[in-house]
Amino acid sequence: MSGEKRIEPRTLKGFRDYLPEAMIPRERLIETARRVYRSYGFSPIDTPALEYLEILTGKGGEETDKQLYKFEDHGGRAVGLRFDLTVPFARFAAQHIAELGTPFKRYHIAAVWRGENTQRGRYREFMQCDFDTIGVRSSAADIETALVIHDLLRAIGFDDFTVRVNNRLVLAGLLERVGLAEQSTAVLRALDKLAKVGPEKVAAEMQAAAGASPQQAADVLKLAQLAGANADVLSALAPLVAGSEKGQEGVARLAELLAAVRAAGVAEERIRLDVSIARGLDYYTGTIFETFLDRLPTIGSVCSGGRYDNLAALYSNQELPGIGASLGLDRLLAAMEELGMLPKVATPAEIFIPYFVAERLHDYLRLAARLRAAGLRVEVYPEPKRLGQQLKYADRRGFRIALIAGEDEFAAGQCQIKDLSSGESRTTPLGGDAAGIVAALNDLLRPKT
RNA sequence: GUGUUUGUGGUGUAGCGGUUUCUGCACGCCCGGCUGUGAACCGGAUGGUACGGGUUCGACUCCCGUCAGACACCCCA
Repeated sequence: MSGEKRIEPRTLKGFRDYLPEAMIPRERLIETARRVYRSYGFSPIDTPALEYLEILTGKGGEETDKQLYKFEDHGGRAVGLRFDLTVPFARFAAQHIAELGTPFKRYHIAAVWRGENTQRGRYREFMQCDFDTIGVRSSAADIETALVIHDLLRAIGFDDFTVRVNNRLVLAGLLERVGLAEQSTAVLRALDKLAKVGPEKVAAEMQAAAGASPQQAADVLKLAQLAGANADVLSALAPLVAGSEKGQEGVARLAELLAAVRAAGVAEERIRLDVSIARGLDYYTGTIFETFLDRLPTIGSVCSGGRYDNLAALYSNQELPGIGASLGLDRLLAAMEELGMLPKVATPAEIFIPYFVAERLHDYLRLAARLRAAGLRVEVYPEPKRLGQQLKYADRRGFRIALIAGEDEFAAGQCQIKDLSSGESRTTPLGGDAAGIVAALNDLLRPKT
């Protein structure tokens, strides 16, 4: 080698490489999300990573603008990288809603970028998995959103999670009654921290940041701290918002949603009315959702969303009310890792065929092709080598099964099926349409899946 | 963005102001022992002081900066 200085290989702060071990569960999660979204009729869309800066700025306050990756492109245009999928969707809807028609249901799974400070589970490039229904005010869309969240978590493999649901109208009604409607943003921001910092600090922040009186803060907290079974909270809520049209509508919508979700077969404990959740976002106006893992509540909400009155107000005169939610892919992966839900495999295939006898390449390729045609994922080792080395390779990558065939097997018209985790091995006929092999393989693979 | 803290082969660690390629351990990777059965064992090979500056006769070790990570705050569309 020359004495030239080598460039140090490194990644930017907040950006990561994904090795197969991390990428395989990641892709699996994305596939699951896609499958569930599609099962409800949400259609896939995509938008450019880069947008005109004016599309992106001023949508979430100064803080967001500071986090925006922005620069001038080669044509001198001011551009920025999208920091979420909602703003591009608003632009997209304003531009295309005429040809799409309403209601319109889309999902969008893509990377977004934020130049914020990094933390565990928070990076500058990360993936969002959004789904939204726009052009609809009916509670049916809110209900469907709750069902999608529920099915999604189930499909990913969680049995113990809680979808917390609330309605901004309830909070708005209360704030009207206690005279804090004007300062709702600051009040809700404070309230959103209830679970994290406790009622005293929330009351203090309401007084400091929103100018609330101690009595006003206490009133808000009284409502937010209602707890218990959904039906109990609902009935306790009614008198607290009495006289506020908004508040009453909110309570009615919550009642409707909870009843419908139960009717659709969701277990009582999976969905809970929680008056304390507010979400920090200004633009939510109705139903709001947060989803927590019962075994790992500290990780925060893994799927959040809510109803908004007008998605594309900034870009269009047409009113587009809607509701949607977003799965926090990276946060969820971090949680699953911590809960030991991610298998440590470095291969997406389950079946390994050692390239064992050099002259038999054609036979190995034919065998692999037949198994693939039957829907199995199979790798043939790319060079003829000692069998022991090949099995070692297969073991380290996490293959479940090796299909071993050497001269003896070929002569007898058989092959060995070896379970790599137990070491057990059985013999199967090699000929025919591979149905016997496939059956034997599926038999081995199924109980563990 | 602020504060605290950390940075030694691919990974995880231990040591030291006095070696010209730092020394050590564990794991990994590669080769062989063993072209036909891996996750055991044996031998060998590979590979490092994050980057830049300063103090010093001498720096991996001390100091400063940069970059990166962790934690807390802030913020969270």
